[in-house]
Amino acid sequence: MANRGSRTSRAPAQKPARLDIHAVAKLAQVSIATVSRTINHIPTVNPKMAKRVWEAIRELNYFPNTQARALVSGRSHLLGLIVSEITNPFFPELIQGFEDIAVEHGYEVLISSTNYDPDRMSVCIRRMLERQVDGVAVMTFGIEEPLLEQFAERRIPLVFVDIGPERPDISVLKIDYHHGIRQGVQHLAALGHRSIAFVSGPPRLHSAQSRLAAFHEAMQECGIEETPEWMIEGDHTMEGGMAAAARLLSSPALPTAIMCSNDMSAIGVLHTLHRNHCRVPEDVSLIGFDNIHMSEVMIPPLTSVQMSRIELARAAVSALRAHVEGTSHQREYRISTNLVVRESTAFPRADQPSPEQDRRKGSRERRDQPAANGSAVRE
Amino acid sequence: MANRGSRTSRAPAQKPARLDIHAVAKLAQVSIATVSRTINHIPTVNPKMAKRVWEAIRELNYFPNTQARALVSGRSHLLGLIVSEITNPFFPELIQGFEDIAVEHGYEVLISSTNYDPDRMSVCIRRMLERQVDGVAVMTFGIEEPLLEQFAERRIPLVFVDIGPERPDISVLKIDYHHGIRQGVQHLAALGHRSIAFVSGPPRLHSAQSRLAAFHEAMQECGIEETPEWMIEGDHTMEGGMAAAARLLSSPALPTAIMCSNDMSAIGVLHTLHRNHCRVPEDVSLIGFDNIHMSEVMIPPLTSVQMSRIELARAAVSALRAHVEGTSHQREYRISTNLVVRESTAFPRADQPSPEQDRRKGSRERRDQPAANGSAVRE
DNA sequence: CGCAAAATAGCAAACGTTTACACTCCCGGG
DNA sequence: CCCGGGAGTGTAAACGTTTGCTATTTTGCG
Repeated sequence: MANRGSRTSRAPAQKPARLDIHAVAKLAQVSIATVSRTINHIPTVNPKMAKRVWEAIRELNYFPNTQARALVSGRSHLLGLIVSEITNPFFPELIQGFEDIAVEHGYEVLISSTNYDPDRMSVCIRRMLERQVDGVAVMTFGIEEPLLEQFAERRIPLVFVDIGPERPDISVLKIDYHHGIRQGVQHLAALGHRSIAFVSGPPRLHSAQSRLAAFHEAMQECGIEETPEWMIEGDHTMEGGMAAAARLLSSPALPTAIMCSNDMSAIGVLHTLHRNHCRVPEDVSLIGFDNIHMSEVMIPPLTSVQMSRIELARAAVSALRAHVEGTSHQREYRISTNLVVRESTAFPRADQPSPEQDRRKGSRERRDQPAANGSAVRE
Repeated sequence: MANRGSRTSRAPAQKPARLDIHAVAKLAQVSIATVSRTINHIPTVNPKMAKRVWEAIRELNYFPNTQARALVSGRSHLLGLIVSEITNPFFPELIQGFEDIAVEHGYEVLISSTNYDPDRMSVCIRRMLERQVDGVAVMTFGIEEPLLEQFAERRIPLVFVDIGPERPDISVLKIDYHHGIRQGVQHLAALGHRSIAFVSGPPRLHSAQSRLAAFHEAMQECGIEETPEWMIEGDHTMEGGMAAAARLLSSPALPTAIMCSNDMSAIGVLHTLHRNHCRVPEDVSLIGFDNIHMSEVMIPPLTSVQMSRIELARAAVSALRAHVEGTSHQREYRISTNLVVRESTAFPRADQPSPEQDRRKGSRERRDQPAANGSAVRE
């Protein structure tokens, strides 16, 4: 290894003269240590030499080998991101945000989707471990115990959504479902709706449970009675939404408004209503959740509760960085949700049976919609 | 380095006893070379020892450090995937497919989206070079010359879509736009449409140009005259589609069918038509391109030309692997497109002025739709 | 039984960095 | 004049693998 310096020099154009730190050192007439220090902006290097080094780097178009760097420093600057499905329209924006923010801080991202398959999950954990990720964000919205152990064993920082175990290396992103859903219910109440149905998500998902709970609370706060046959279990798919709408249509009385646990369900509901000549929002108002891109493209554009994917991404990266770089010990982050009012909500039909109508606010004929309390957005 | 073996043994629980190849070697009572060979399934290792090694690996729950592996072998088993925007609904499915297939063959994927920003593009190239990717798939549908050089200089295999330079390390995925678009035009022609508009994409995109060209050809093949004021330039966004529809609505005569260069444009068109009480498909038939998930969720579900993202992903990974592993020298791959018939296409209105109607096929009242020639799918 | 060759294990040198430590200046104070 | 020390550079040892080469054992055959 002592003759490394001479290797490139003696070579009669035989070896292709790798573009490594030695090449730079040679051109700049310094040692590799100085090159390394220059690159890492260590303050003890003489500005004159630093200049020579940077020139050499420019001239050779050199850049350091991350693998080698990671090997010796023990930090890969790789973050894992596990989602349930990339093709679920909820995720791309989240991924984009996560990636942008990670790159901004010098990290690279390994993405993986489990498709709700435990086998895929374990493969994906394995992959991340092999690549020595510095931390992992688990955005599957349903906790997976077995994996947890594997990462925890190796003390790899984790971030979960909604709930997660109490551990020093684990942070949790708490989403405030309640705020947005209350805004939605208030919005409907303000419009005069008193018969509100809810299409929930699959009970195995924490996020779905939390949304349902938030709906219960919000209804209570607004003093609206829930009707059991209007509480329908969906599965967060369009088909689930269609089935839910079909059940509602076959129930003795139709609600004047339907709130859904996510946008795909709402889109399914919209379809079935449309097929049955039930107009939105003239006959029934409809609110979704997630505010996926698709919902603003529907006819009519859907009123939906937005949860900021960017905010979620930002919090996830921050949490991971805090652990990796030891800059903070915050273990919980709050993410807010907000109603976005579009065109799928309006006054209930005058001829609809709505119990205990309080007609405090002027005529039913105005099609203007009052916004909910708080900071709901009108588009 | 000679005392490496004793390091872990003498340590009085001081050092955390890393989980490296030496630990395995020690437990299995063999040298690290044997462990390495066992892991890599090199046939010269004695089955008896291999068994011991595997047991040790199991017991310790060991797995190799990819960084170190990559460093010495010179192959990172990392593939780059550059797309224009992750949030564009066209891409997630492509990404998912690419990832799945890459992982299947032992590769990891680095994803990056340029958002059409040259700066982001150069950052992203830099990232990939630093991580020593083994190959890169460039799925931006618009070639970027400067980047090419950077990769080519380092002889990193590339895959482009539609067009790319003639180089030994570069493959091209040729999409057969013509087939699907011809199916679309034939489908419309068979329904009796003779007045067909086309909303094209931004001319800077090769893919948009190719689609337009394919439309010209298909129209000629079907013997339908194009009407200049019905050839409208869009930009592959919903807003572009809306503007295009507005222009069509203000033109002296409305076409009976509109074909769009992509689905987002079609969705924009659908919106504007709907606002102007122009029904799809009763008043105007509509065909999109790409068959994004969104299009089947619209009201009505959109007839669209499908280009298989999975097929594209598979071809891209194959092409890259062929270069990296030297298994093949194929430099061109063909991807097919196919019409998917849904509910946005139907017979033209009887009272619509359609020149040279040949009313060969029965009554206008039947709302059944003939499929196009070839292998169009009916959903 | 002897010897060559085949089979198989191990040693040690890479791979391209970072970084502890040693070393060389040079300057100022005693 | 000598010496302590600060500033800056260089040397070499890691990091955890793969792999060429050598050493050893086993096998086959005359």
